[in-house]
Amino acid sequence: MRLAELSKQSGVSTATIKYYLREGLLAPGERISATQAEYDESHLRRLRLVRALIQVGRLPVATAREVLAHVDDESLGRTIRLGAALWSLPHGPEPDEDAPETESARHEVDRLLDRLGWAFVQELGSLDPTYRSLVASMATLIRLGYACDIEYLTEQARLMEQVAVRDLDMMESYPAGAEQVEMAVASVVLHEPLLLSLRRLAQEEESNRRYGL
Amino acid sequence: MRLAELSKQSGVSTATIKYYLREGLLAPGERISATQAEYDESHLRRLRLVRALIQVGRLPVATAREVLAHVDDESLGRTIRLGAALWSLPHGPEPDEDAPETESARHEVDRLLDRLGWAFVQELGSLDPTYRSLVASMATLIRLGYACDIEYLTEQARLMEQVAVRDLDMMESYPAGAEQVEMAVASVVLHEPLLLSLRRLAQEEESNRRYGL
DNA sequence: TCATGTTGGAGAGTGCGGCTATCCAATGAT
DNA sequence: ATCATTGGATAGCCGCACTCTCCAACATGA
Repeated sequence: MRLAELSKQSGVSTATIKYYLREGLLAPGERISATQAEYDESHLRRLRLVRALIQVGRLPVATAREVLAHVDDESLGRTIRLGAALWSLPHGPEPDEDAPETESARHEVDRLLDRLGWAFVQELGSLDPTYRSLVASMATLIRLGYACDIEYLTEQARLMEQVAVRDLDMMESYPAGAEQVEMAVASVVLHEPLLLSLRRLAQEEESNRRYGL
Repeated sequence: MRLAELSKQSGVSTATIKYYLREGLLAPGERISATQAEYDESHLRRLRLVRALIQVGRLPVATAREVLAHVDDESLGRTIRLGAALWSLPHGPEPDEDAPETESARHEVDRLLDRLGWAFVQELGSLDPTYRSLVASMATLIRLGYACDIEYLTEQARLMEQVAVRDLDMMESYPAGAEQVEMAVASVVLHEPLLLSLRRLAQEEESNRRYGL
């Protein structure tokens, strides 16, 4: 199919597709002649993933490119490739080293990881962007006076651990291949809004149960 | 304290504070004279909350104003006020009614709610923005061919239900008052990045456990 | 064959959101 | 008396995600 057809199938305007091509989010089509290129199903699938990452996952275009580059990197094994892709996913703001709360937040997080027994993450420490963004979130809560106690955090973390176990089970149930890494990325990024929606719905339901309308 | 002092205490530039005042995110200070106003602790606390909502919670300024207006609305009872505030929080993109996947996504979500026994949410249906954004997320996953089975969804939802129960427990443990509604908003919005960070850390930990480095 | 429309490519332009800079008259500090 | 500071208003800036315009090379129907 040519550009116009790709646009029709995906519901993305040709101008935007050209933009994605320029930005390297989408591989160029196979050149048929000096001024024409042919696209196939793989382009359509990739285009839909790009849209999902950007619109649902709210990734900046530059970040999406980075993530997709890791997904496509055939030189790496499945696990590493997945790790690399997830590593480059966006994280909240970085901790503000100048703020006095950051130190106590870091301490709190370390204490939490210790309780949880998450030795691998603990070892990575500040190298892990996820760890840093967790510290930043904690610091903000402390600064606002909404610091949550460690019991609550531990319980929530245990629940998220169970969520993660099911995530990985699901990934394993898919056949290996390029699509599996895509699947994994989709699972991490696209399930986030889904999980948050479920949390809010559960809050509404529970709130109604406790306090009525 | 005056504007410059408020700026120093909060780490927010005076220009930005003026901007928030203009946008109605922050109540004007008490007028001391024709050209001066006095701010107090409550302004500082509110300013920090505003920053948190915008920077950590990534709320657009207009949405933050709406949420804060509900928080401040003294004419409503605690539960309603909280509900109204949460209702105006941002949600993912709206479902695309033209797309054929939306219908099956809605069906899937309804089946899920039925299994979960979330009657209150089920009754609200499409009126609830959270419900609509859940449908939109599901539709995207279906369209990408990453539809997840209902067993997996049910399990994840049950876990989020436990998260929500602990959220409400925590809110109850705070003393009632204006701060409690702020607390609730903060809990919903600011704990979201925290929970997602915990999920990713748990995924890293579990992934290392299963596949090694 | 030739008129008409389509294609891929490239650069400039657009709209929006969140600030930021400039200016001003009134004021407060010394 | 002087001079920086204040609150307030307006206009400008920046980054980002597109979107528009133009162009020469092609494809295609009459």
